[in-house]
Amino acid sequence: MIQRQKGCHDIYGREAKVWKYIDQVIDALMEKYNYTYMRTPIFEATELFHRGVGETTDIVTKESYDFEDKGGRKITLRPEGTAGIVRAYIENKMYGDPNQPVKVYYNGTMYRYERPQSGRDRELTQFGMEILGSDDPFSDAEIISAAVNLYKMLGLKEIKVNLNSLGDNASREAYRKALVEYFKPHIKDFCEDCQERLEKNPLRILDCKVDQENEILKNAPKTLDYLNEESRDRFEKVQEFLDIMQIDYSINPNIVRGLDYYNHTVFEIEAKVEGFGSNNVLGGGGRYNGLVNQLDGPETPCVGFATGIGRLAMAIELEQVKLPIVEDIDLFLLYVNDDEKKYAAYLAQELRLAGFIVDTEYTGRGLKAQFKQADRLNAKFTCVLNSEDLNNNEVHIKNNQTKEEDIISLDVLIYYLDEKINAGMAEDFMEGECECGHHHGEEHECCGHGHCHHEEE
RNA sequence: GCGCCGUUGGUGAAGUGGUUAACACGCUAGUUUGUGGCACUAGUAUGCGUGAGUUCGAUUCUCACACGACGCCCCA
Repeated sequence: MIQRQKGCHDIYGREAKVWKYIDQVIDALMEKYNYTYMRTPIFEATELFHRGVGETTDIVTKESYDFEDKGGRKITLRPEGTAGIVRAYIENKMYGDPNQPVKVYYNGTMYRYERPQSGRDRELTQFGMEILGSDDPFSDAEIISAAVNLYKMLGLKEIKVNLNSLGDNASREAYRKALVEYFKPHIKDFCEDCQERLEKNPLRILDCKVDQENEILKNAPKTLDYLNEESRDRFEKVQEFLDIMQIDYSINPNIVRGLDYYNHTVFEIEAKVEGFGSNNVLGGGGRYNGLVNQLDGPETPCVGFATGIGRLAMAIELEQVKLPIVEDIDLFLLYVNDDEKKYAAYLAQELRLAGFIVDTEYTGRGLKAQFKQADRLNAKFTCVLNSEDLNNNEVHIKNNQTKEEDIISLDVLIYYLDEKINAGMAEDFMEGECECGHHHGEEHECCGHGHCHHEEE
């Protein structure tokens, strides 16, 4: 048997519904913030990630899916979304768009050659948003607020925003140097990993799990002390805007991001959910003012955010968030002989076009088994088709909860079901407005409830 | 890349170096001559991740590999 590739998943059933729901919330949220959807290729020139994400990052050096295509081109499956967006921004000269800044979002699969564990797969799906062409701290705060709002809209109760500033490139470098100097004399007292980190990524020593209690670590210089005045001022403004938007956050000087292109604002958002594995960071982002220029575009200040949909779905499940996912059907049609089957085909067609969720029998089961199937599907109504009713132009229709059965003429069947299902059983429709904002009785298809409650006069 | 644990049917699983691999759920059919969801009865694995080795004989022991779970590194 051919198995799926390591670290990949088949998503179906309820899980697929959760994913789809998340996508819908994302689209709705992005519409409100006026970001436009953008798709870029899943593979790009290898060089893009080397120059964009950074030669020294693990994502590029150890975890990238590289290959050569038949024309000998060096190709890499994208490990993250920002580099591709920036490439497209430059290539399509979006910096010349009269509508500035450019606000876009993406939602797609990324690939990293890693050892899978909880919350970490080789194929992962990320939603991300970017503002290209704004240097205003307000835009940093907008990105963070949008991220927080997304998590809240999805029903996550406890999330924590960790905020930090790396400063501009000069202060970032100065800090790094200071840190190496500081740790160097004491590095023997640290764990093996930290000894390696010293040259490679000294900032990582700060959030080492092993050496957390080390006094030397506790007294290490802080990023914020190395910010120049401009950087500090910018960082304060970001916080000011977050306060105005009433977004909770905590300053965490140990937040460092894994990608080289970040400067100034960086943040991570973690979920505090019982049962979450060690990878509880849902998303993160920050400012990357140098990247566009580094990839041969004009100097362009940018800020962005990305979140893993898989982790998000996991958090939602662990929180046992009740999502508005449709898990039942309106009507199940039962039949036994061929004439009745044709009748079922006819009725299913009519009722589906009228907007009802209809299912029926396809495997030749007996009536008893068909009833079981109707129960499994949570059918609100069942309807056993029989030849006599057919001749009389009517159907026996049974409410599957109350067990009441009515004999209804075909002429009024649609109105009957509309009444029972949309008015009698669903409270959402009692207020005179459908969930999409249309008044009942108005013809519309935007929310999938094209059969909204008709006005009763 | 490193560490630890695991891999038995559609599902959850028990179990043994040697005839028919428990049990439960599910599914299908019957009791009920076209109205179910309960109950009872019957049926439902050419097979115990893959390959090799030890053995008269392995699902059970050994090794390798693959995959899964969790952790480190790193990241979403």
